[in-house]
Amino acid sequence: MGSKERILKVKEDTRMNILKASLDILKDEGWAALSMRRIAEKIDYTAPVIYEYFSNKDAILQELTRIGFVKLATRMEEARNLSTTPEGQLEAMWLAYWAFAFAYKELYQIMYGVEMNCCSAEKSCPDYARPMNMLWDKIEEITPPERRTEDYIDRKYYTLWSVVHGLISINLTNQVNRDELNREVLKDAITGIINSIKT
Amino acid sequence: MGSKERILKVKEDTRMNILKASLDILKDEGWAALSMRRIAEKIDYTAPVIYEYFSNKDAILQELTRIGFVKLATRMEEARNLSTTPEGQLEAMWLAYWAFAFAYKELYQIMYGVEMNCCSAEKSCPDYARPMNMLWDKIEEITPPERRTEDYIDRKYYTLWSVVHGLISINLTNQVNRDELNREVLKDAITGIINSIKT
DNA sequence: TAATTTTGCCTAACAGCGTTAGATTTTTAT
DNA sequence: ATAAAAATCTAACGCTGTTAGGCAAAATTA
Repeated sequence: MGSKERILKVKEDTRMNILKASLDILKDEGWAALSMRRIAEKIDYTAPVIYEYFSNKDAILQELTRIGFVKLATRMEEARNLSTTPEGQLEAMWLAYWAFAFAYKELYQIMYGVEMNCCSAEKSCPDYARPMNMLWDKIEEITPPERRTEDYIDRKYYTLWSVVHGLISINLTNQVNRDELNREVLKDAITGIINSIKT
Repeated sequence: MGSKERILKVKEDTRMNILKASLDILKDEGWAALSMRRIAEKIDYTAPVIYEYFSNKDAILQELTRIGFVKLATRMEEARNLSTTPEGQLEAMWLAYWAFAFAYKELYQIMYGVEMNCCSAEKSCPDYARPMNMLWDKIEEITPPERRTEDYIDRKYYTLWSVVHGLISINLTNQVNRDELNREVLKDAITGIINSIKT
């Protein structure tokens, strides 16, 4: 029979296989190819089996979204830990954000609705807020105490987020890649706003 | 029988009806509801009739995209004509861009891939480039001659576009609307970059 | 006017989708 | 070995975009 734990582990493995297969299909064959039957085929099952692990297709995308946010937060954390100054850390986190978007293009798309209307995603999940919180806190840290209000930090955070996310969206949507232009705009925006915060 | 022109006009009317019905469905019932059969129902025909006017569903979305770009350019032009200084004109065009995105949310989504992966469209259509060209030219106009290079203008244009489009995307995706925050971020970014261009 | 062609529009169908119900096989427990 | 439980399948429903073929009204020709 195998101990209960062993059985549970096998089920957990299948769950992960479903997620991995889904992501592989997205990467290799695009959004249109992601169907329950295709996923099933990839894990050598028939489609109804998937419903024992996820209540529907949307739930798969939602879980991928969650995984994306966790991974993004991890990347940002790693990047942050390589710098010592708060300013360097903030910049490093944004660059990690940028790098993540292109390394996990498909995840970024569902996470932030680029060319894809993912699910009925929800605020409830605390994982979703982590990247934002990390950035927000760091901005707070480098803001001089005399103007350290919630509104001020919000404004700076949204400005940075907008320009970075906007640039990413444009790049993901119009496949034209103008690498040096991107780098310039990105660096300019990040350092520009960081300076505007400190001075 | 009716003259040939009259017949052509009727056909053209039906074509417009299809487009209008599609947009109405999008506005009233959302993306998931936009099906060929639903469109047909709305114009009192059956689905196959639509294929006499558009080669497929994608072609309908492509035409809506084109219409969106034309309308956006018109709005921006009108806004521009209300200002006299180049700086005022540039700002007015961006504000018109912003207003358009929310007035025609569904069109903006297909035009720029916000939560929706429209069609295979692209470059060929000159209408698509008009809004960008208008903004680009105006930035060129206010750039001091000594640094008026293509690269410089590109950089400024992409920075502005990114922050505005990013802010719009975020607002359209996370239905939370923080109006005053938006206004502040938007104004700050636009005037900030305009100033950075001029000085 | 009568016959013929063209047009406009429909019904029916195909393959694929997400999803569910029910039967069937495989595994486990007695 | 037998009964209970779990795992998995097949078949189906109603939806999708799209195509083929037919029917009836209109336009054209004789």
